[in-house]
Amino acid sequence: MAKIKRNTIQRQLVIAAVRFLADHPTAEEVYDRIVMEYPDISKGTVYRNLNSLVECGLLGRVSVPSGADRYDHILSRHYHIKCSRCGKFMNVENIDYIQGLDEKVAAATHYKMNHHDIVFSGLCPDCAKAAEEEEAQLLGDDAN
Amino acid sequence: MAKIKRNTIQRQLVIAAVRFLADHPTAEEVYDRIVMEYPDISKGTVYRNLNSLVECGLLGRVSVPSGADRYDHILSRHYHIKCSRCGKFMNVENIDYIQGLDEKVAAATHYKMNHHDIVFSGLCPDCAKAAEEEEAQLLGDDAN
DNA sequence: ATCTGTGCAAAGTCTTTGCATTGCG
DNA sequence: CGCAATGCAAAGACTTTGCACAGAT
Repeated sequence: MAKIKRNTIQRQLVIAAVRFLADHPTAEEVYDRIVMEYPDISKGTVYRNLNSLVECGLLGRVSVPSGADRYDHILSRHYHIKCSRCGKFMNVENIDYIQGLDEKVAAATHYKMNHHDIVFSGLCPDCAKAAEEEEAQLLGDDAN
Repeated sequence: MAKIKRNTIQRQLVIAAVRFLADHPTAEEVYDRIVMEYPDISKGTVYRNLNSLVECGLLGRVSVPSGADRYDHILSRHYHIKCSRCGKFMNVENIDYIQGLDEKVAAATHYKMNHHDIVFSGLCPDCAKAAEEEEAQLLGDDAN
């Protein structure tokens, strides 16, 4: 049923790189990392392997609003948060996957549910501080 | 503070098109619709207006995994579901915005929360049926 | 020996941008 | 009038793909 996957060096390097980088690398970041030790790899191969590994469940893919997809070596379901100012992207710890949601939505939509993704959006502590300072600045001006 | 926005014909057409199309049109779909009655509009202008309208809160933007952004004339927060087979994208009715979540995440992450988006993924009724039939087919074969 | 995977580069999709010009306020 | 917005086309960011060849099974 599932196609046979050959265990190439490139495939192993891609898995290793995503695990090493840990923090949701993009395809570009994975490529950059692998090139260090295996300069001949091509970007196309990285993309092909990432897709293949996601398809067979060895990696997770996270779609990031206004940005490149990111790849995750953590396979357990979890949520993510993106800073709307600097773009920093990280896991949300402490919030477990909401189990009942999929069932509720299945009942409401008659879809055969697979899963759901939540991306939280807000200002990271640094950016929140910076934004406050900016605002203080503006209030000081008489400009509109 | 907020920049002055001129009330151009193009801007009005973009708002009107998103409202008319209603079902989360992409920028391309908005453009195609407007071209019918105003052939001189350029795609760049459509993108610029969509961005500007989202920024000033007159439209909502929905980031779709593996697909173009979609624009929403409904401003109240709601969730979306995408069929993982045919790509159909729609609102999830009957599930209200989960109010407490943002506060919980704020406490866990120390971010200044803005909002969250949930995209559900599953098979729409048609695709679920089609997928079942395919599977039956495969079981009938002796192929691996 | 077979046939998937690779490297390379070209192309595809979606979106933004530089610049001369238009037209709203 | 002045400056934001437009039209156009070029370019940018991200990803896929066609083709000939290499290498895993």
